[in-house]
Amino acid sequence: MTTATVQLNERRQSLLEFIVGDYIQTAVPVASQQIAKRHRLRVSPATIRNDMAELEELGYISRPHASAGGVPADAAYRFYVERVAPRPRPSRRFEARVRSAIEPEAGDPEGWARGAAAVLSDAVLNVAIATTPRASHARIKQLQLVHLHDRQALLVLVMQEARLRQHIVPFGEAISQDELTGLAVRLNATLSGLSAADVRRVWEPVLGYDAVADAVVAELTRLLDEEEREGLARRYTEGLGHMLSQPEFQSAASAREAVGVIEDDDTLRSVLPEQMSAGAVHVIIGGESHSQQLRPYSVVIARYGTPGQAMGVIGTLGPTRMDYVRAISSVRYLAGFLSGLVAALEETP
Amino acid sequence: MTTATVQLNERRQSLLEFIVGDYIQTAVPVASQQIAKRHRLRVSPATIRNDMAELEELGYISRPHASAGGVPADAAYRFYVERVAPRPRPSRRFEARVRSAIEPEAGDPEGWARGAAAVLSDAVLNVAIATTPRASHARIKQLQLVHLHDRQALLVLVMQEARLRQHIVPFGEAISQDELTGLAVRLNATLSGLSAADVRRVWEPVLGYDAVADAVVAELTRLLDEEEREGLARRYTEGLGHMLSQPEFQSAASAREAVGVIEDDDTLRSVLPEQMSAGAVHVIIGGESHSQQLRPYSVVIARYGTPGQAMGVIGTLGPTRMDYVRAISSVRYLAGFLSGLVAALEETP
DNA sequence: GATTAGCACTCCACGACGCCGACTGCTAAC
DNA sequence: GTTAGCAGTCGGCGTCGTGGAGTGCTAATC
Repeated sequence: MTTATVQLNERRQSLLEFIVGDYIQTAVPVASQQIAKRHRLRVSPATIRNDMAELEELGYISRPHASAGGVPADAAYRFYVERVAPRPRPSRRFEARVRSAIEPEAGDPEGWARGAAAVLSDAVLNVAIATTPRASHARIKQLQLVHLHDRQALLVLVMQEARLRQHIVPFGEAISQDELTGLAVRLNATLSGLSAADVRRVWEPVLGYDAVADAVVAELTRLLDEEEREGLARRYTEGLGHMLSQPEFQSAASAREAVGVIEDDDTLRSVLPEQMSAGAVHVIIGGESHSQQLRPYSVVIARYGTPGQAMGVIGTLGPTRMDYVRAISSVRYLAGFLSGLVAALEETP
Repeated sequence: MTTATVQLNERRQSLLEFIVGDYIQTAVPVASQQIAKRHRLRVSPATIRNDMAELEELGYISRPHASAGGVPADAAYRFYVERVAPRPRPSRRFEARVRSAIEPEAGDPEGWARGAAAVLSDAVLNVAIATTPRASHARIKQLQLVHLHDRQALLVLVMQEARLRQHIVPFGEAISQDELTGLAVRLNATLSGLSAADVRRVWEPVLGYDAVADAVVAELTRLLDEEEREGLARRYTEGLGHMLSQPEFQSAASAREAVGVIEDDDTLRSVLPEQMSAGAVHVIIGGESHSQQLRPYSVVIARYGTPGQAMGVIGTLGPTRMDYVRAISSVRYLAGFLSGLVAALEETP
């Protein structure tokens, strides 16, 4: 039972829903007469005005100026989201579009997030953000050493869920591809399946015997550490143009501000709830994020992947006046779809 | 000898240079009195007006309205770029910033382009674009096969210049990591150093004997083909916020349009001169690109890498009123710097 | 012939003004 | 609790007028 359902009788609740819904559609402060007409209410505009005064009193709506219609406040969007949340599935067309956008890239896990961001931003007409899955406890799956020149090799590290990293490793001595291949085989045999901490423990006794192997292992553990630590993995952001076409960005100043928010890694990272549960779609409305910069924006976001193993993030960012119904169902569906793709990577025992 | 040096006497040439320079700095139509004052000219504003009338006649400047100062046309920027082009080096500070931005990522070739784009966009206060190097004739350096589950493996392909690609390969039959490793060793032995065409030729005789190997080779050639074909490889774009802070984007419409240009792959690709020579910095001013969309913008761009092998692109895009001196020297320096990094990857014979 | 002072004219930017229309809040009646 | 009626508020918008920056032209000067 939310605050709103306690504070408001049924008529006022549906009135509030109408106000939010209309405002989301039109971006214009909604007036009492408009509501009465559009929704064929059986009460007069005067009654609606009385109710709206009450809604304003309680902080659900505010007015741009004294004789203007009502615009929803954060609390109203929160109420709206909770009231319409149960609506489950996106349209068939959207589902089809997801498949046709991502399936061509099915073979390349790097392409999944990019495809998902593109199709999501087209659906919600706002910015979409997706990251590739990142492992909370990164483990080596396999490594490879490629000879670049005599004193330098490329280390390619494959982690679970097909995550790939590469790094150049310089050596103090000359070394051939054959030697590198041999070393890779030995390292794969002993280190496969291990985490950074495991590797350090296993390697400690033999440290110092082989400078080349030591260099590779040092780089290896660094990459694993990095994988666990970094907040957002490779991130794909799409649809800035869509978002800037929304009426809230008619002024150049607000558009510039929006670009700043998108370009700044930190603001985005700050909205990611640390304990974001898998599967659930999280909706952060305006000031709820406690970030001054994000005040005018809402974020609808979900994690995807295999819990405990590798998780990525898919979501959308837009003005608080966004189509929450569509955003929530789209994000939910996409998170499920991506989770399915990731699961198909898992080894079947 | 350019058209301008034929058409204009020396005084008018330096007048044109002043007009362009001032306009680049102030973004305000430049008036005859302003020029006289700012550059301490020994002629009166009236004389300057006469000269400016001539410049307008010849199409070097235009006027927003009848009684306004002069605004440089594309031809004036072209003249300006050729007149100031010899100026060679960026500031020491810029060079230092390049080093400190890219060196931490020295080990990860993927990071070079990203770092270069970031530092360039900060320097020119416009959008910067950089791509990772792409091979015009892609060759296998080494490949790796990682067991995902019984009927599915991840193919990791390393090409020259440490370019990496990955793709999932499904099989009709179950197969173990050991078998995959063995296959990878055999394939590396026979296919290393080959191009897509080479692989097809070498593989043709044994096609059909081993379904698993065939699947891997098919995917391999597809990846190599893709690498050669795709116009821009992975692209990093930075600094949209910087660019939108320029006065030409005060109106929301122009800002939105700019975002559209940046987000659209095709417009950008269209300005890349097909036969862009390595090393040289190319300046495409406004309408010179023959793309209607790009009319208000200029692009300063260069290729980097090792000619004949793998080449990437680094450049900046901004309003035609951009600081060409800084843009050209920055792009030139960065292209050289990146080429050095790529060259260090080469095998020393 | 090139340069310059003088001057009338053009045009933008900006603020003031006023009006229209949409909408509210209030009061009193139902 | 609901509704009609009405006075009052305020934004949006077009008009007007003014100040000032800057030009183009003409005629005088070097």
